[in-house]
Amino acid sequence: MTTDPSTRRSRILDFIRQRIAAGQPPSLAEIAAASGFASRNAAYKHVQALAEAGLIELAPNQKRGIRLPAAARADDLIALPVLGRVAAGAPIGADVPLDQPLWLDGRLFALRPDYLLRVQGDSMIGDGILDGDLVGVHRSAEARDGRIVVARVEGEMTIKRLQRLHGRIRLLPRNPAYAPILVEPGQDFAIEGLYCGLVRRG
Amino acid sequence: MTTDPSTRRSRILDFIRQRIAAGQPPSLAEIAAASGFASRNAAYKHVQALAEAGLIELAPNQKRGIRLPAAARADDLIALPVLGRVAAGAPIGADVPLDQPLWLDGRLFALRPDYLLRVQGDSMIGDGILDGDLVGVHRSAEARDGRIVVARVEGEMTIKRLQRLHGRIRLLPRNPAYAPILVEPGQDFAIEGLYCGLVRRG
DNA sequence: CGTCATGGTGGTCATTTGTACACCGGCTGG
DNA sequence: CCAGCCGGTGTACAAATGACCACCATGACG
Repeated sequence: MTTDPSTRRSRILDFIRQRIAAGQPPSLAEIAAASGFASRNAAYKHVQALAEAGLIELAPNQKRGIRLPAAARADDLIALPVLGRVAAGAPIGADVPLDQPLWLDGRLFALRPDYLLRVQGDSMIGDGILDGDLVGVHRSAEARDGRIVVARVEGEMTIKRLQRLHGRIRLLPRNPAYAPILVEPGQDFAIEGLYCGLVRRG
Repeated sequence: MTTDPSTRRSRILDFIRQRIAAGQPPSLAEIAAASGFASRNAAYKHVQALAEAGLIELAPNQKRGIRLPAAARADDLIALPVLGRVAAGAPIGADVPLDQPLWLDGRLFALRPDYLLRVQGDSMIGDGILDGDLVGVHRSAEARDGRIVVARVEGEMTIKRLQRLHGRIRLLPRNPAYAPILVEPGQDFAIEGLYCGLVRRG
């Protein structure tokens, strides 16, 4: 045969997946054009074969009716804005454009985060949270004892482990080089959110 | 003020977003049905208004031609199979995803991972890699000195820092409680892939 | 060689669906 | 009270597109 069919068919699958991820399933005409076919029917037959194999699902008579089977579908995506240094600051853009949200699988987190925050400093290395990590933060003004929280103290944003004792609040770093922060009554203090996971680029 | 746009119109926006995330933009008829309209034209006008406001983008004359603007689009999604406990000797190449794949934003990683691997043990806590973390792994049999790699030694999968010296290879843990692994010549050894980041649920 | 499966071309048909026009009822402002 | 806008209904038209049919080229196989 002139060309390897299996390679071509999987390339068509890749094309379909990419287009769906980009927001819209392709039509047969687009598949044909992308594959170099002159007629939509060639694409049609490939698509039928892919559906037969269970690699895609078809909505009959529906325009752009190609869907991915549930197992391969991204049905729990959440878009998270990436916040840089909150207080005074130069945005941290370099790697991920800050204006664009980052998409993550919602199943990744037990508690659904509202935004991602870039960690500054190494005060939490004892919990494996390093400088530059992106932590998922769920907005909340309440937190139980022992939780890792993002808090604002005197206008400074920090991520620390929360400790409540005798009605007082302490913020514990997880690095022996840092001292716990004791929140004085009347001091500017607020819990901004709860830590719910992190992502790190190697 | 053009009347309160937040109620019905934003519900339509949410509907559109949800459908796109599910794999296929809705048609006007579907929007009308979901919104309780009797005629597609009501949906049409709302969609036009949303496009006017820049909240969505329309591909003219194209069926299901609603797209999200680039800033809100998940255009670099990758589906990663999650490999769990790797039994001794089982090659990673023939991956059987234990679960559904996890979708992550490709921009998260400098090096595109091929799969996620659940970390066992605490031998890398010095690099902030904890037990239970999911590390992104890019398949590769080569690695430069100093990189964190996933390697197979005598059938055991480990994640360690690679050190090359005098033509020999050492695998360095990042935990003083563990000793470096010196790879003997003739020993079963292979680099499975390169560490390229991690995700952790808090 | 004859037959069949595979993979592609071209064209036709019917449905879906974007686009457009006419119109209506309620609300608001002058 | 009337003009005009807004949001919705109904209808109509045409483009996009899925579904299907007839047919051809090529290679594998008995």
